[in-house]
Amino acid sequence: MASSRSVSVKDVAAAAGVSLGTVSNVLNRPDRVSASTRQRVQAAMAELGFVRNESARQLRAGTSRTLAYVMLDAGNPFFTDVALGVESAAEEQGLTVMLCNSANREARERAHVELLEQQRVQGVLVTPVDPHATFLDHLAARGTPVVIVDRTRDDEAFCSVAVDDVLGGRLAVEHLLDLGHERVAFVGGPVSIGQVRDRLRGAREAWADAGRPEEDLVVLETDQLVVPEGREAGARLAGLAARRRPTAAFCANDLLALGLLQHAISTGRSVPEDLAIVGYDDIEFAAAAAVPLTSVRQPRHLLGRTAAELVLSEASDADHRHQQVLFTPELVARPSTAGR
Amino acid sequence: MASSRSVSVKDVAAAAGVSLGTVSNVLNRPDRVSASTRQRVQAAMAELGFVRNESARQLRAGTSRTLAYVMLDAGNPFFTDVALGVESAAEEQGLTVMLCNSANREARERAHVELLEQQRVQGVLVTPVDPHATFLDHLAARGTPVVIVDRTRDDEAFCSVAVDDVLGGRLAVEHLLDLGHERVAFVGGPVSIGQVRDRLRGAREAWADAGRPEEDLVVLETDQLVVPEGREAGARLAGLAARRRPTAAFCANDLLALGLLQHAISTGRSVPEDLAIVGYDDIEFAAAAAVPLTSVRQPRHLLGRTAAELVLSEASDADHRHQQVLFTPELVARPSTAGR
DNA sequence: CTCCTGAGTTGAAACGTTTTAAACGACTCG
DNA sequence: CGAGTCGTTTAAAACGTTTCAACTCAGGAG
Repeated sequence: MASSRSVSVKDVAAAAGVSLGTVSNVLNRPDRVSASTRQRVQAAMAELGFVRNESARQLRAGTSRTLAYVMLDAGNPFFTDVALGVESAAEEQGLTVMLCNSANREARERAHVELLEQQRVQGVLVTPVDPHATFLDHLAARGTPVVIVDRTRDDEAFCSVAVDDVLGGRLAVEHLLDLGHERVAFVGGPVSIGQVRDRLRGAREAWADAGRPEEDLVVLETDQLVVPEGREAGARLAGLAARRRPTAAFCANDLLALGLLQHAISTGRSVPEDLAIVGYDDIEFAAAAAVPLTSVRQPRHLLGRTAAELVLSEASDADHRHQQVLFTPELVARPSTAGR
Repeated sequence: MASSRSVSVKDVAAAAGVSLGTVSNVLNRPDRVSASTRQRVQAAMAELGFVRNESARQLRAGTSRTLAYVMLDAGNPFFTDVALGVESAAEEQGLTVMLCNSANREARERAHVELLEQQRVQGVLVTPVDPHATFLDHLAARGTPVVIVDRTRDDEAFCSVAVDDVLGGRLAVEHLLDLGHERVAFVGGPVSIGQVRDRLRGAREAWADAGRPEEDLVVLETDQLVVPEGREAGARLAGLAARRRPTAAFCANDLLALGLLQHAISTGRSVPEDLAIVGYDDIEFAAAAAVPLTSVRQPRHLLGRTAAELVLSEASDADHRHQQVLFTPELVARPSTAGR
């Protein structure tokens, strides 16, 4: 059943009794070839089971029809949603998206980026482990358009799309202030992650603007942004003396919030009466939690779409200026912080 | 900063004062070239910023260094975990994995498969919308190794890896029987999905084997395997007369189970006392639910690994026999069904 | 009848690699 | 000193496309 080595344009030409150039025309500019020969050629292609060799096409044409997104963590729903956005924009342009997963490991990220460059993809979207990694600069310097997704760099060496995390933090805390909370916990870390830093900053700004004493915004630092760390933070919170214990928590992402929620419920505390919780990202599972979670929504899909559009514009526009796009997050209130 | 069009092997050769063949040798058989020239060539490559053109390499060599996994739904943690397994096996072989997302749409799946074939990938792993789609047969017939992941076909036209869903359904229901439940609901659908059918079949077999009357296994069919449908099933369940109402539910996947759990808690029912719940897949969020969910675990990672290994063996072994690998699921008991 | 036009088609030259057989020294062995 | 030998390097031929200039051939226009 396995066919003898693959059928080339030459074989098709022979079978259809035309020249090789004509077959190529049928493939690429069907209007330039008369209806009768076109049909003959197409029949031959179908009969022989011709499949165009993309390597050869790309080698000659110099242009690839794919773009790539190197994800930080394919297991995190946030990034897969971003990928969906990238795909929808790419689909409109007839491009295919190649998804790669660095799984938080810089070596893998680099390996992927290297292969992508060898493949001469139209552009690389990446949520990097470290936005300052020099191989990204090299890649861009050699001419591959690069867009940084959901991260930013202080210099403006790349296009980037991100969400205003300072504002996001502010929204979360303002919401809690509106509800009358006087002591609030911030749960998140490590602060080496830019996102975490910004969300905390926003929280502090809102807190200060409301004239609250700094020590009433309690920071509980975590090692990662994962569910078990949220549970653990819950335990620490419960260990505080009642009069020092916050009545609400703002978590740096939904996974932490889910862990915290789980701890609260399993220890008989009720949410939001005993502890109000705000998450971040608004992943699908936030709304589906036992107590649906109030969360700061990021326009994930749009993030991906925009990144794809930027990278394509960089690929086509000769005189392209790098832009830093910053989206606005939005608070979605749900029962986990219902008014009391 | 953007470099003039990319540096070729020829440029490197000129810069290093050697022939083009020697540069290629440095790249592919470094031992065949003397240390001194090798260093000279490598220096030239570094200085010029040479990046091998993968299209040209592949065109000439005929062999690609990537394999692809076409996922059914990149937003479902189950599939991203499978992808992780694929990647780990591929990484060991020095191959790169290209992830594609069909998002449950057959047209997208077909488009991806077509491009992958044009790219002459080493093999295609796919969790198809419809395992019987003819374009998969054509792909295989033309010589690309194909492995079906998490689905099966009655004929043995492909290698496949899947999990024994009949057994999984059996395990879930046996667990509930052990706990003394006398009336159980099966929540899932549509039954057009093979998985759902098999899980239900296993459930029925276990039920019959225990000598229980058929009507005490209540089937609640859903339209999709998503969270909101689980909530809705919860409402239907609650609507039943108390003496006909099941004391436990087995859900065809964890998303349904999470929805059901959420409904139960929000209506003041306690889990597992009023309603015990078993899910399926054991996604990370199952353990992180408000009441950690008992679930049937599938070896997702291993599923991916094995699929990758099969496709590679098919690509290398001349006389390859298709195999259908079937893994064994495992019940993970958690509080949502704690003994009473 | 010639010349032009334009649609359709062709042939050859690229694209950047890898591979193979042949060439080249420099050395050793009779 | 000529003949083999071995380790390196080279030149040229692929790989399967796309592109582009050139060609053919009807059909009009002059």
